[in-house]
Amino acid sequence: MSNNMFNEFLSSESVKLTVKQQRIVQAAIRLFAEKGYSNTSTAEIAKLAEVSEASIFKQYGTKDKLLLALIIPQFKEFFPSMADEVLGQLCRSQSTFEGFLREFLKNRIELALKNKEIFQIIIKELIYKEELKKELIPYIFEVAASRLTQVIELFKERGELTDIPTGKMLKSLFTFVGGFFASQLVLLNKESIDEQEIEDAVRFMLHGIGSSSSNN
Amino acid sequence: MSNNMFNEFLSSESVKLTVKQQRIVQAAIRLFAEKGYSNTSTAEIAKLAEVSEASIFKQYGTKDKLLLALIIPQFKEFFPSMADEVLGQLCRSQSTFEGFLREFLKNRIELALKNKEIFQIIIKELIYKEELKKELIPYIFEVAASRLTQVIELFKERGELTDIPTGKMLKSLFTFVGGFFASQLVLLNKESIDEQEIEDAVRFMLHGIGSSSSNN
Amino acid sequence: MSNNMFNEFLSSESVKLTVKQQRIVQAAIRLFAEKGYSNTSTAEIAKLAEVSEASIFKQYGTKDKLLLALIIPQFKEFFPSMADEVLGQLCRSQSTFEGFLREFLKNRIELALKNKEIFQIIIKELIYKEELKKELIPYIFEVAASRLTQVIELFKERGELTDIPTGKMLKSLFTFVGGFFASQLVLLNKESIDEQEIEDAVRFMLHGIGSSSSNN
Amino acid sequence: MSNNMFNEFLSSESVKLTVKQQRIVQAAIRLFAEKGYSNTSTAEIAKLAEVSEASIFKQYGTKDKLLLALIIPQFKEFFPSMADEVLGQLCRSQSTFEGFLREFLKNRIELALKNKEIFQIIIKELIYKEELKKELIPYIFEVAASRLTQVIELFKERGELTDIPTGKMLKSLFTFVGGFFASQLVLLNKESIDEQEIEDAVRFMLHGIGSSSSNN
DNA sequence: GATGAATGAGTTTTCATTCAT
DNA sequence: CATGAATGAAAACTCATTCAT
Repeated sequence: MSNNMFNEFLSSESVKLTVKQQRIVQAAIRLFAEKGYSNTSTAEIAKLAEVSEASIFKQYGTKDKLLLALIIPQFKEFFPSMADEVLGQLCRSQSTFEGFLREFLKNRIELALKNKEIFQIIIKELIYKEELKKELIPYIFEVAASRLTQVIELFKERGELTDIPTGKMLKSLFTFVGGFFASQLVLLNKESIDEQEIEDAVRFMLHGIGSSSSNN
Repeated sequence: MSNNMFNEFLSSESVKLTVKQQRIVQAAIRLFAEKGYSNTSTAEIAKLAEVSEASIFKQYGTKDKLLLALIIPQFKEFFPSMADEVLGQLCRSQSTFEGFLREFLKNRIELALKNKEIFQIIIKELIYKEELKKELIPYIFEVAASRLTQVIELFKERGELTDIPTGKMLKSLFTFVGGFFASQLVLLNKESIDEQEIEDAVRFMLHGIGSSSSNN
Repeated sequence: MSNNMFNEFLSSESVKLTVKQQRIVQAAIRLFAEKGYSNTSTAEIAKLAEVSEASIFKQYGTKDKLLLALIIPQFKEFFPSMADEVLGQLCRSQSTFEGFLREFLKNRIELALKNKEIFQIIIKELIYKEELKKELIPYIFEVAASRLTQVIELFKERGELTDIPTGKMLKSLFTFVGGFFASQLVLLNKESIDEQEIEDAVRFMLHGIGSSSSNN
Repeated sequence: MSNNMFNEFLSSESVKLTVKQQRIVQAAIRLFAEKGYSNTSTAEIAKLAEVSEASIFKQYGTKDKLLLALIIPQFKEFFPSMADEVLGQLCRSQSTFEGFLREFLKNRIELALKNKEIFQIIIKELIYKEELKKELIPYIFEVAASRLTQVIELFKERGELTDIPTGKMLKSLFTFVGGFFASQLVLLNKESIDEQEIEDAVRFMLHGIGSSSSNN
C-alpha cells in the first residue's frame, strides 16, 4: 500500500456502480467486517457477491485497493466533517459542554451504527495493519485535534471545564471515546447503543467516578 | 480453534524449552506483534528463528496452537493474578482509591511493557479473530469484574466514589483502561509510559474534565 | 494459429483503417517489438492505443490474428518483392556481384530500418513461436532461394564468384545476413546502419578474413 | 529480474539435487526450449516433471529464477571457458588460423549440441527478453571479445589474416557464428552438424564467396 | 529433537475473449 | 463503429502441514 494511495482515494469521486459492483462492495464489507481483511479471500467475496473474481480485480486492481475504496469514503465522512458540519452546529446550538458532548457522541454513534460494518473494518485494520495505521493515525490526530481544540477552549473560557491543559484533555477524551467505539462496535458488536449508555459515558468523561468531595 | 483449546492451555504447565524452541517463541512473538497472526507465515517464523518449519509443527502441532501457547500464559498472569496477588495487596496497602488506581495502573503497565509484544498480539487478535474474542472476552469480564467489583464497593463504602452503580463504573473503567492500553501499546507503540501520563489518566478516571462546580 | 491462416493473410487486401484502428496497429507494433508478443497483453495494447479492448477483438478476432495482420504485409514486402522489384533491377543495373550485394544490403536494410519495429517482431517471433517458424521458414527459403539462386548463378558465369556449390553459398549468405539483421536490429537495436558497416559486411561475405595468400 | 541476479547465479555453487528436483530441471529445460519461457507455465513443468508446482517454487522462488538457474551454469561454461580451457589449448596446438577456427567451431558446436535445449533457451530468451539481453549481451562481448582479440592478433602477425582491423573482424565473426548457431540450433533445430557443414562455414569465414581474382 | 523434502489446497492476480448496448 | 461490463480459465506464487530419515 503506497504512501499516496490514501490521498489518491481521498480525492476520488464517487462513480456510479453497476448492480454487480454494488454486490461486490456489500460482500466485501460484510466479510472484511466479520473476519478481517487478511482472513477474507477474494474468492469468498466473489462467491458471496455472486460475481466472478475477475470483476473484483477489474474494478479495484488489487485487494488492497478494494479495502481502501471501502474505508476511505466513510473515513472522510466520519472525521473531517466532524469539524464543519457537526462541530460548528453543535457547538453553537448547545449552551453547555455536557450538551455538546452528548450530542456529539449521539451523532457520531448514530453514524457509526449506520455503517457499523465499515467501522468495524476501520478499527480492526487500523489496529492490525501497520501500513494503514501509519497512514490514518496522523490524519485522525491532525483533523480531529485541530477542531476539538477550539471547542474545548471555548468551553474552558466559559468555565465549564477544569484547567487541565487542553492537550491532556484531548488525549483522555480520545482514549475514552476510542475505547468506547472499539468496545461497543467491535468487541461487543452492539446493534444499538441506548441513551443511558451515552449518558453514562458523558458523565464519566465530565466527572469521572470519584466522589466530588475527593477533588484535588 | 476448538472451544476447549483455551482451557487446555490455561491449565498446561510450562515445560522447559530447548534453545531452538525458545528461538521459535521469540520469533513468533516478534512477528505476530509486528504484522499480526494472519499476516505472518510459519515460514517467516522459521526463518527468523533459524529453525526448520517442521520444528514448529513438531512442538505446536498447528499455527493456531502456537498463537495460544504464546498468549495464554501471559493472559493468565495479567488477568487472574490481578485479583489475588495484586489486588489484594494493593487494596489494603493503599488507603485511597486514587492510590489504588495509581498503583494498579502502574503495576499493569509495567507488566504490559515488559511483555509489550505479547500484549500487542493479545490486543490485536482479540479484536481481529472472532474465535479468540469469543473465548477471551467473557473470561476477561468474569475474572476482572468479579475482583474489581469488590474493590470498588470497598471504596464506595469509604465514600471515595460516587454512587453510580458499580456495573456502570466498571464499564467506564474498562472502556478507558482498555482504550489506554490499546492506544499506548498498539496504536502509538510506546516504549515507556511516564508517571505524568499515569497521573493524568488517574485524574481523568476520578474526576473527568468538567469543572467541579458543574457537578450534578 | 491454423495452417491456412498464413495464406489467408497473404492474400488479404489492405483495407482502410479508422483512426482508432490505426492506433491499435501502432500500439501493438510498439509493444510486440519491445516486449514480445507473449509478454504483451491486449489490455496494454488497448491502453496505449487509448481504445477499448473490445475494439481490438472486433477488428482482429484474436490476439494471434492481430500479430499476423501486422507481420504478414511487411513480410510480403520484404521477401517476395525481393525478387521482382528489387532483384531484377539491381541485378541488371549493377555490373558486379559486389555492387549487387552492396545495393541489395542497403536496400533491405533501409526497408528494415523504416519498419524496424515490425522487423523486430518478425525476427523475435520467428525464433520464439514454433508455429510461426514452421509456417514462415519454408516460405522464406522457397521464395528467397529461388530468386537468389538465379543471381548467384548469373555472377558465377561471369566468374565473380568461386565455384562453391550455389546451395552452400546461399546457406552461408543466409546465415550471415540473418545474423546481421538479427544482431543489428534486435540485439543491438540500432537506429541506423552506416555505409562503412555495410561495406565491411560485403567485404566479409566476398573475401572473409583470411589473407588472400592463404587461399586454398 | 534484478541487476544482481545474474551475478548471484554466476557465483552459486552447484548443490546436489534430489530426483524430483532433477525432474523439474529436465522438464523446465525441455519446455522452455520447445515453447519458450513465456509460453510455458509452471503448471506444465510440474506436470511433466510429475511434481507439485509448490516444489518448483520451494526450490527456485520464482519462475524467473528457475530460468536463470538453468541458463547461467551453461552460459558460464560456454563463454568464459572458451578462453582458458579451449582457446589456450587450441590456439597453441593448431598451427593455422583455419585449424584453430575449425577446432573452435567443432568444439563449441559439440558442446552446444550436447546441451542443445539449453542453448535454444539461451538464444531464444536472449532475443526475446529485454532484461536478459541487457544482462548477458555485454557479458558476452566483454568475455568473448577479450580472448578472441588475442587469438586474432596472434594470427595476424603470422600473416594468416588480412589487415582488416581486429574489431571489424570480430564483429563479422560474431555475426556469422551467432547466425550459424541460431539458424542451426533454433531455426532448423538440427540434431547434429556434420563435418562438411563446419568446413563450409570455416571456408566462408576465411575466404567468403568471391573468386580470389576479385580481391580488392 | 530436528529437519529436508514435498505437497494439496489455496491465494492474489492476469488474460483473452464475449456480448449487450 | 465502439465500448463498458463481465468472466472462465489459467497464471504465478503462498501456505500450513506431513513424513521419512
